[in-house]
Amino acid sequence: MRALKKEKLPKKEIKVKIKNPHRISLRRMQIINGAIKVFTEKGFHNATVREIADASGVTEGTLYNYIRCKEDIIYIVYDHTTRILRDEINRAIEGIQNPKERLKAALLQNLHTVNRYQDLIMFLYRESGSLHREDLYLILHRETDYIKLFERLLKDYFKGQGIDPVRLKLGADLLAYLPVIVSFRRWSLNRRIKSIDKVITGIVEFVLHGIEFIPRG
Amino acid sequence: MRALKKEKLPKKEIKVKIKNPHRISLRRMQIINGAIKVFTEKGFHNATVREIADASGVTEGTLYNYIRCKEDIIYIVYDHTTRILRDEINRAIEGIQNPKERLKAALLQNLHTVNRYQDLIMFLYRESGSLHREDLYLILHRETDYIKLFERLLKDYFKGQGIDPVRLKLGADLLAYLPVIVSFRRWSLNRRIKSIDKVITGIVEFVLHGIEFIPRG
Amino acid sequence: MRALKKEKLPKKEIKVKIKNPHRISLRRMQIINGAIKVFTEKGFHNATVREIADASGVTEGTLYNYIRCKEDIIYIVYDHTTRILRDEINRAIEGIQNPKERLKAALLQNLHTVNRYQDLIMFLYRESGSLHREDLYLILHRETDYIKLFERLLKDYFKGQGIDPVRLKLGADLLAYLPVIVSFRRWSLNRRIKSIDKVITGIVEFVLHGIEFIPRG
Amino acid sequence: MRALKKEKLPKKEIKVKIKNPHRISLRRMQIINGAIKVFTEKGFHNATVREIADASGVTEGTLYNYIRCKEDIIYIVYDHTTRILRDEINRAIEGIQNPKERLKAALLQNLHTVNRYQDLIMFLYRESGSLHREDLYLILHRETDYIKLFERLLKDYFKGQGIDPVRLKLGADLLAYLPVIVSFRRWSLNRRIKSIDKVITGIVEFVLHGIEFIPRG
DNA sequence: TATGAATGAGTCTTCATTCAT
DNA sequence: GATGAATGAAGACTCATTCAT
Repeated sequence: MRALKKEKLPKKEIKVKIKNPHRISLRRMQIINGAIKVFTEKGFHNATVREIADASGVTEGTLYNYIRCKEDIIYIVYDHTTRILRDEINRAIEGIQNPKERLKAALLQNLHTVNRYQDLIMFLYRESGSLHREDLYLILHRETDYIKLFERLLKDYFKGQGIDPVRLKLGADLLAYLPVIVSFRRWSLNRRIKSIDKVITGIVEFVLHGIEFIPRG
Repeated sequence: MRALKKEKLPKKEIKVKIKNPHRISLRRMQIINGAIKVFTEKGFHNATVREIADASGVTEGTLYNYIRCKEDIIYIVYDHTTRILRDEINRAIEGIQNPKERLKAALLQNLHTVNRYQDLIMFLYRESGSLHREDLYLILHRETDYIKLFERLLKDYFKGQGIDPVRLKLGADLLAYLPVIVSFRRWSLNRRIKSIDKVITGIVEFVLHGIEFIPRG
Repeated sequence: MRALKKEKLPKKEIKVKIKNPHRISLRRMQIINGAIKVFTEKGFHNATVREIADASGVTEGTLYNYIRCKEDIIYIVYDHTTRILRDEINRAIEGIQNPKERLKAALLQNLHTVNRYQDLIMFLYRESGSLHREDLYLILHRETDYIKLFERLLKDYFKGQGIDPVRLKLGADLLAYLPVIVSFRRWSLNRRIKSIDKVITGIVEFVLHGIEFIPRG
Repeated sequence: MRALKKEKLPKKEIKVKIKNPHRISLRRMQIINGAIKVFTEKGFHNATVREIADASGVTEGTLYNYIRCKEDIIYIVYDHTTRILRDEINRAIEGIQNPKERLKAALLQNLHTVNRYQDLIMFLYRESGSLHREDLYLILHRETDYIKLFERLLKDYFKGQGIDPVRLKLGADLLAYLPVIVSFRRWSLNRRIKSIDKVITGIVEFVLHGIEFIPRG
């Protein structure tokens, strides 16, 4: 079974007047971390550039040396975060050979990631509309790659059985999306179930039952 | 099997200076419709009160005779929409006796509703943070009622079998939440699957397989 | 000693479309009383026409049948109140023959009036700038009459002694103005002296000593 | 006789984002001068922030870098002006040893100050209600200090004679307040007496006679 | 006459972005 | 490169006044 190759993710370059690329990535990292704090707490619109600068440990003026506008900030946050999420999944399954285990590992990782980064995930899902149109498409396309990963996992999972390709695609989308419930319905789940572990194991079971709709009758 | 009784939903009263209650509900309806157009297109923060007034066919001044602040507008939209969604489900299952049919009907209705009101549903999930805190709690509690409906449907569905109560609750949350994928992943689903009907029937099958995790081994 | 004759005070007529003059004065009285409540509490600018209407027991629409603009309201309040103040003084001295007693009676009445109507007096002194220019002049001229009353009282008080006419005029102004301290420095007087009676008797003594500057050396 | 020591006046700090304190006091001075022009002409409520900014030679945006709200502007005007008034009195009496001369000097200075800053004094007395409540208390307490200055002057004036402490306090209040007549009754005084010098010397005489009520019989 | 709904001009305030030092 | 002050466009909300019923 071949390893998922690490593809190059498409990325836009934000042109600024600073020359030193090393300094750029350093500062951008600061900004991303600061922005995440502020964005997850107040959302994109209620976060002021000043607050982001403060949280990043740079001045407003300096901030604007590394981005061109507020929307650039949300873009680099998206870029960074989706990269992280993808890497986490990849790391979780690398080395595992058994297709069933691989799928389960990916699913579990997905659930734990969503649980760990609840606020951030919620932010990603909520604020995509605040991205510049062209950035949104970039991110959406990248997400497609992410779903294709689940598609391959499912294909291997059902190797040998006949597979409905449409259902396979749908299944992949479901697998990628469903864990987000942990973030979006946190309030309800916390109130009604309390134990996050039971939620996670329950969802795994639900999914493993659910995907049995994929193989051809 | 008794019909789900139509419970009174908790609701806050927005006190305004207009006296004629009939006129209030008339104008509020205009405002809701206008606001939905603007909100779904640009989101809460990017929608100006003036735009909402225009889309509602009233002047800004008049608008403020029927609400007290911009946040009241999003509240009445939430109030109205969640009412609609609840009513649609109730209508879909009323008269159906067979528990399996009832559950399927509810699920299907849910999917079709989400599909029909894609933008609106997305808006509801995204912008809850723009509600005033007390309004948010009102809405969240109302949602709990909605999930309990699915809980009852599942209970009847598995009548006779042993049921794990935690899994039952989780299942209800999943049932209520999962269809939202149609709205949130629209771009991906459209691109990769195209036929919305296949998506909907696929999800139904996925769910019907999935909920089999609920009965006790 | 002749009694102070009751002169006709100059007054402007506010032209409205209501015909019945009896009804006009009735409603105007309502409005004056309502407006005084609101104005003394919040001042002219912070009082809304709606609040004044409510406090007056009429609707906004009706209010505008008896005045033409918000400034008309403050005018009728001024007109009414200055009339009252003048009448109170006149009543206080009528029947008193002895010039010294007359002056003391007027002064005491003035002090008690200011004390009783603290808020209203403060309002009158503060908000004259909110009157329409022409109304302000009307009120100022009327005030001149009021001061002339004190001038006559002082003249009688010093009858037989040589009087410096300039000092007489100044004395009259001082007599009319000084009691307002009870309203304007209420906070300080209350905190530092407490007993309003001691304040009043003290001021009377102060003034009786003070006016001795009037007679020619 | 020891000089009145220059006490530190209580003062609130208006927190703004500008860091350079020198620049803050510079700009605040501009704003105070601009605001005084506009406020004395139209009062607090009829002055728009834009007008104040224009009169101050800064833009609206810049203005809001140095204050947080419109009420802060009136506060800094009060703060500045009451400081000036206090300093003028202090300067007028410093170096004078004779108690009678000191009192007269203070009184005269007070009268000249009120005369010079007629509009400003009127503004201060009229618009205290537009201060935020906590600012108002700050100013009122500061005023108490001011009156205590007159209290000390009177005490020295009557040194050796028995003094009624209540009358002393009242006398101080009267001394501080009375000169304001020059501002409040300007119209009347101008029309009836014309010469401001006669008004001032007259008031001094009136007061010097008046305060003789203070010593115990 | 009385009512109360409709209107829109006007105001305070915020904040992303620019720019001089 | 870094700083932080200056800018002004934009937006929520108020309220005196009008007018149809």
